[in-house]
Parts: sequence; C-alpha cells; structure tokens
Amino acid sequence: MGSNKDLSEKLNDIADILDIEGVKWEPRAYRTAALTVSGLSEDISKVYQEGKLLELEGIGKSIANSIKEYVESGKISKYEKLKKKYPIDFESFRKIRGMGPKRAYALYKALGIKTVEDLKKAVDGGKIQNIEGFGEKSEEELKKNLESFMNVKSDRLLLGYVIDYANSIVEKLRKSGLFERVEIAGSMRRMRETIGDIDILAISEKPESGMDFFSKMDEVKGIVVKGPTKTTVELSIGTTCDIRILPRESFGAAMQYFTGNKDHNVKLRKIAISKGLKLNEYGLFRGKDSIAGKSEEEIYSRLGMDIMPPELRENTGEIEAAQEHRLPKIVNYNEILGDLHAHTKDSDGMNSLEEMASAAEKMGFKYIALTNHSKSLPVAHGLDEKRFLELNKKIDSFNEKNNIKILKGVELEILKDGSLDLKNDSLKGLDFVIGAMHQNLNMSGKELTNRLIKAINSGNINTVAHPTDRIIGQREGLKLDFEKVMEACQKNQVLLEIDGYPERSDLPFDLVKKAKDYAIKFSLGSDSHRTEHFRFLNLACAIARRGWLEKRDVINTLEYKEVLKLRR
DNA sequence: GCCGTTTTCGGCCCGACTGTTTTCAGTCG
Repeated sequence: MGSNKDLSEKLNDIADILDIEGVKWEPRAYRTAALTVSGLSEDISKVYQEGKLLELEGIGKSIANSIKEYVESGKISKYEKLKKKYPIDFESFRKIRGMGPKRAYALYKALGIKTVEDLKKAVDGGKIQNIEGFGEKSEEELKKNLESFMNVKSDRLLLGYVIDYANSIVEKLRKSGLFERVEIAGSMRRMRETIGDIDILAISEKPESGMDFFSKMDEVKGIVVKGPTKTTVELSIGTTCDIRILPRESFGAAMQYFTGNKDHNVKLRKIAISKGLKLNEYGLFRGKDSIAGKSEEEIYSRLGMDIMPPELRENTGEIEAAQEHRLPKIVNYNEILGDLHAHTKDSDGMNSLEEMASAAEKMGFKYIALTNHSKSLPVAHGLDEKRFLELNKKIDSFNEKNNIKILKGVELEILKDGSLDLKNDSLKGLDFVIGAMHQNLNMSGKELTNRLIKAINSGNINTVAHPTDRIIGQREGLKLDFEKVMEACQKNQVLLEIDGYPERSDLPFDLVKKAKDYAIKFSLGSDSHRTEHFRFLNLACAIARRGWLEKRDVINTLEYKEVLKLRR
C-alpha cells in the first residue's frame, strides 16, 4: 500500500544514498520533496490524479515522474536501483541520533551492517571502535542512542500533555536568579499539536552556572550535549530539551530563528539575501554590521514585512501576507467565552454537571455545552430520549440559579446510513447538537463522505465533531472528500468543530485554513471528560489561530444568548 | 534535482557541538 509516509521515507532514502555517493545538492532536493510529501494533508495519489504534483514545493519534473511511478505501481525504479547497491535500512538508522547516511555507509562497508539488529550485534561485540573514523567514545554514544531508539514509543509528544511541564521548567529557570530572561521557542511556541523537543532561549550573565543549573534539574535524565551557549538534555518524560544562551542584543533574532519552522526560516533568509543582508540567530546583518536583532519586530520590519503571531509561522502564505500587509487579525485566546463540547458522568465523563460547571467557571468561561453521547454508543453509556429529557430539566433549573450557563447539548451519533440517533422531536429541546461518527469507520471514503453529508443536509446538527476522526499516534484521519463536506457545510450553515483534546486536535490546522475559504464557521470544544480537561480548550483555540481564523469565524466568541440563537 | 525581483544557468541557510582529526567531517536543528 502506498502512502505519503512511505513515499516520503523512500525519497529520504534516495537522498541518503546520493549523499553517500557524494552527489552535490541533489540530496537536498529529495529531502525537500520528502518533507513536502510528509506534510501533505491530502493523499499523494489524489494530488497526482488531479495533476497538481508540480504545484507542490520542491517537486519538479523528475521527482514528479518518480511519484507517478510510485502511485501507479508502488515502486520507484530509481529507488530500487540505488537500494540494490546499498541494501541498508536507512529509514531506521535516520531515527537513531548521530547516525547519518555517511556513518551508516561506513558501517556497512566495514562490517556489512544493514539493519538495526546487525548494528546491535556489532555494538555489543565492541566492533565499532576499530573502524576508521570511529573510536571508543563514538561506540559508547552509539550504544546509548541505539538503546533509546529501541525503547522509544512514539517520536513526538502531544502538546497538551507537555505544555504545563515545559512551563514549569521555565518557571524554575526564571526563579533560579541565574537568568535575565527565559522564554519558550520552537514548535511549542507555535502551538503545534505535537512537539519533537522543547526549545528554551535565555539571556544570562553567568552562562556556565546557568547551564550547570539547567543540566542538573530534577526533570533531567541525561546530558546529550553541553556547551557554553547550547545545551541539550534528555528529560524523564521522554523528550529532549534544548537551551540556548544568547547575548541581549541577539535575543529577538534568536526568538525568530528558533520559533519559525524550517521552511519559514529558509524563506526569510532568502529574502534577507535578496536584500543584500544576512539573517542568522544573532541578528540581521549588512556586511558585518548588525542592523536588527534585539526584537523580532525589528527583524521582520527590516525585511519589509509585518510581524505575525508564532502560530502562523509555518510558511503557508504568512510571509507573503506579511509583505503585503494583509495578515489576518487572528482570534485571541481571551476572546473565547465558552466551551462547546464537554461530557459528564451521565455518559462517559468522570464528573457531575455541577462539578464540571464549577470548574469551567473557575477557568473564566461564561458557558459550556454539555454534549453527552447518544444511545447508539453504549460503550460510552449514551443517553436515550428519555434520559436527555431528565438531564435537560436539571440543566434548566441549574441555569436559573447560576451565572455560568449550560447549553443543553448532545454528541449525536451519525449512524451507518447517515441518519441520526435521536428523534427529531427530542432534538428540538436542545441548544447545541454536534454530530459525530464513532462507529463503522471502516467504510470506504466515498461512503463515509456520503454518510456525513446526509447528516449535514438533515438540518438537525449544528456542528461536525472532530471531523477527520484521527487519533494521533493510533489512527489516521478518515479518507473523506473534504471539498464535498465543506460545500455541504457551507450550504447548510453547519459548523466544523475544532476539538482540542490532545490526541484528536481535529480539524487539523491546514484543513481549518481550507475550510475558512469556504466561509465556514467553527465551534471550539475541549471534549472534556473530567474537570481537568477544560484546559484543552486553549489548544482548540491554538489550532483556530494556526488556521488563520478571526474572531468572527469562531462562534465561541459569541455571548451565551447569541449562541442559543444559532439553533434552528 | 529544484528554482527564479541577482533567473533558464548557477546558485542552493547556517551555526553549534562532538569526536577524531591535527584542521575537519558528520550530524543536528
């Protein structure tokens, strides 16, 4: 079976082999293409069938031809030929720290090492240190890295479960008194739904003591590299954490450099070059003179553009928009007034209505929608018409006595044939209906699309819950035809949900951005199953921001009474 | 191999750290 991931690995393999052969620049082209393919929200075969391969960044005639071959036959002749010459498991080796293509090849040439198992045997037998270019230390290093590779569960952690932990590390560093300033950068600052590591930037008058303090924190399991300006440690939660200490006058440049994703930064550097300047983490330079660096604003402004929030820095058009001064004014975290997806123990939640409402109030929310599951989801103790009636009465009397308001909602099963799980009559008593597919998901993409569209056309749902149904690290998103789904939503004024629950993070931000072009509006939900989960609403807002949504695109910015009016 | 306000040829982001060198190659982000 072909897939974007498999194709991207093959392209990376080609790059690795060309690297070994000493080919100049070509490996870079293949790596760019691999990165583009792996970051695609659509299936590569769909892009091919639509004849849009050449529109993708870093894909020209030659690689497009390889992709054509791949889609049609599952094979790439160039890849097969090269792989015959170098039968090495580059795909695995790439994931072992310190193992690049050159070292992989050196080991293959010297000891015939092709697989991770071969490597393990050689390491255990102490055979590495005698190879030219390796030594005792590199063997030891390899042994350590091989071990952590074999123990690793998944390569990226979910933002929702790491962000508080990272902030507590930052707080400790700030309180140590050894730093003048400490900030989070990297993918966490961009609020990407998964993070590969934690990046921290700091200013310090005593860098050595600062680095010592950092590398000896309780959270640290081991030191990967340690220098006066850069230290990397392994944290006990299973990710690495980088800290960089920078001069005061470079801090803005560093924040810029370590926040933008790679593509964003590469493009910015090219723009700098086109203006006869040079951009690096220490500043923007004309010759040897620094012309900006203290703040991010200066950097962007000297490059002729507006500064944009970190969440946008993914090279998906924000640089062009910033140059033309047409960046959107994206929705703010504090403009979100309530949560439109939460459960109580009436279905599969852990807390009562009162506990949930009180926790939400403490978070500063003005309202929440209680959207318990409907009866066809027995594993979640879904409610039937009668139990919803009882619960709704309870909500009415709660609302009379409290400031925070509860919307009477349901997470309504969209059944196999696209019909809805509750009778029309009982839906009339509800304030907010979110339609969801949880079962029978192994239908074809076409069938699933029709099923969902039938529900959207019914006029009985307000929003589509976690539309792709992906579970990060466990399940790919459904192969829906999103253009059709979005057209149906637009026609029926049905919202799409952005579910902030970490494993879901659904819709993904690239699809959010696409849906915005259809003038679709969005509801944000934490999908809370216990009081502690309300913090995930912020993550939903982060995805909204990453999808360029403005205040008017998000109905959670409306007051309670305005949200009630949405129900037809 | 890709790409285009230095364009259809001649460039391609760039600095930190490590280990094995004895001035640098490999890897990483």
